[in-house]
Amino acid sequence: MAGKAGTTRGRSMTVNMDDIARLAEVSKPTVSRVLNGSPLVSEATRERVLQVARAHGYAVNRNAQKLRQARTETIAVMLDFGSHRHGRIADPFVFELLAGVSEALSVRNQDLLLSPPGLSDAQACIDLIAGRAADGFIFLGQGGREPMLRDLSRSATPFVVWGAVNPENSYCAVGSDNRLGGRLAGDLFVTRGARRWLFVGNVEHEEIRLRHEGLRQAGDAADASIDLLLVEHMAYSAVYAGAAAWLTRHPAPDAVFAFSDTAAMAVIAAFRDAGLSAPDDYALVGYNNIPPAADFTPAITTIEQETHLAGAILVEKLMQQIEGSRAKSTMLPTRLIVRDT
Amino acid sequence: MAGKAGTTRGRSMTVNMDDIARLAEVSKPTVSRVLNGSPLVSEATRERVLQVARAHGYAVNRNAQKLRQARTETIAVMLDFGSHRHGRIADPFVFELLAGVSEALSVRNQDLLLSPPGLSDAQACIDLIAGRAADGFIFLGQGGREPMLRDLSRSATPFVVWGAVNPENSYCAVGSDNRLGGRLAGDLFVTRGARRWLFVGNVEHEEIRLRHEGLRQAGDAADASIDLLLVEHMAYSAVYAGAAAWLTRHPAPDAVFAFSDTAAMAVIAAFRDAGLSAPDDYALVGYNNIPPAADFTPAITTIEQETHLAGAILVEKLMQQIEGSRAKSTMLPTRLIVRDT
DNA sequence: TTGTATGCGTTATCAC
DNA sequence: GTGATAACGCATACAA
Repeated sequence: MAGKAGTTRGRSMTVNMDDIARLAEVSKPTVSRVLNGSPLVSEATRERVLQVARAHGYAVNRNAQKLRQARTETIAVMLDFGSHRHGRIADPFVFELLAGVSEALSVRNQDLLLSPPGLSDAQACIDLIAGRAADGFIFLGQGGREPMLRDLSRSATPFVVWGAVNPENSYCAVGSDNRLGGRLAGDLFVTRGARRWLFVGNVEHEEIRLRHEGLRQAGDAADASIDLLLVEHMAYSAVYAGAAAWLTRHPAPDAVFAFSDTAAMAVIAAFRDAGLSAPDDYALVGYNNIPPAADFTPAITTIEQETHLAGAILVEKLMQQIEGSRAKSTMLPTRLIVRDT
Repeated sequence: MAGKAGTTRGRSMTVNMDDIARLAEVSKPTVSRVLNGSPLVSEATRERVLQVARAHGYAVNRNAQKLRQARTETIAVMLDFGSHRHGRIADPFVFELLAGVSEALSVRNQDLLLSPPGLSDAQACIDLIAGRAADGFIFLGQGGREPMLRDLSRSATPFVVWGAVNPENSYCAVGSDNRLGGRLAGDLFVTRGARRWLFVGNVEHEEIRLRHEGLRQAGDAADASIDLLLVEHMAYSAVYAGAAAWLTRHPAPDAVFAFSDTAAMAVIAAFRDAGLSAPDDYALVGYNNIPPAADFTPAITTIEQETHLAGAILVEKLMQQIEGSRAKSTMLPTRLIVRDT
């Protein structure tokens, strides 16, 4: 009947396993066994221990646990806030990915450490693992960090990447078939009879580079010209500004492929302000098939990525690596959704 | 010249502080001091230790550190994926908030533990702190968890909330002046001469309830009727479906206040499909002022929340609590941005 | 300025 | 089934 959280000498305020052991009149290891669901413990003592633990609001110290165990049960997730920020976020797309990963991790009882922006070199990542802050990494979007990922793949660090799937890369990546996405857009432009195409996006991002490449394949076959509008960053406003500026210095294209649906919206706005409208003056294809794309005016033709499975797949493949196997890269289904533009 | 990571008996593969101490020919505490930037150490030994540490890829074990120290330097951030998911995410807004929080935390060298979806009762939160997994919580959006937040505020758990600021609540909240936001929208409707208003949103969310209340204040004064369209969840598609269904069963409103800009877009789409367009047939106000709102067709009139500071403020107030002080709730500036609708 | 000794709260290894 | 004991890797009080 020692009231609240009693402890060894009345010094500490926080209940630990020793306290529970004493109060339940068992040994410390037994408490541990109970809390970890070991079968090597009688029903009676299990009940008693659990009751005492609950009554005293006891929770296992995760840090002591992680210190003692081989695995930390923590996964570091790296978002490229950097390229998506700058004012305001571009796209809900990455967020959906994050939600999926979060859910998949929680199913496996893994903690999600959302890594700080600017942790951009391989050594910093290696140190995070060495410091036992996490067991592995999930990178959501390659961003411009292709080189560092290559560095990282030379270490033993377990990690997976959402982004471009390149057979030459030595690491495990999951993503849509970006090159095919580009080709599908290009094929559509061809059927529309467009000749002066414009690609909007930053080709330093591997995913986007591949889309550009796919588009060019289709364009070369059809003898179309392809200009490149390199936007400063992914935010809506930057795309809008870039597209508006483009039109003041170049003849208007008759087909535009934008790196995201949000970017496509920005293009539509900028072009409209210049008196151009899709699909009358130009064909337009976006990427991701975010929900508003369907109901935008005009409804945006786009490439769909299968994101709802992404989280689970990424986590699955990462776990394989952490457990010592290798994991193969995968390309998810990718298709064109034709709408008004 | 012991090659790689030598250790006590050649057993362990992982370098620890003891190893570094031995290799640098100093004692363990000295290594600790160097790594923590203590001034009580000579320049010479500091250099030597750092060099050895780097050469062996040593990184302090964060778990041992956290076990030993009073603070974990970790903040748990709770997103309401639940209400924003269901198919696909509604709004980039929460993501911007998260980016801000992430940045503010990294400035203070705090780890960000992104908490699992479904951790929805106060006891689970208390246990997280008791288990020393984090020092405090940041809730991004009250969602429907108002009761649990009230419970939690009765414990000693440090936490802050982005959402509705209610003077009656005993916890620290930061957010826009939702009631004012509603009133501003209502005032606009009055000047437009609208009489049959429609509020779109789930009033079980405290923030949204306050917006509804503000709208009603304005409506009552002007003797307008206010209907309530309770959407099933926050996703774009749900709002679209809800709005479309509404029109089949009710006379068309001449003013609509939507709980977010994304929701406003969905309303525009649904109404357009029913032959109605803003601002000719109805006035429309959204919330958040997300970037695409300005360039949407038509450009959406909206209420602006000052999000760029939110992250820093939330973190600041949480830290105050962790350090033992109390922190007051704050309402951020809130204003109407009139555009085409 | 540096070293010695101790304890943080767990889990694993062994005995019983 | 259960208990004693020894790590896990670090930071701190104190001594030198």
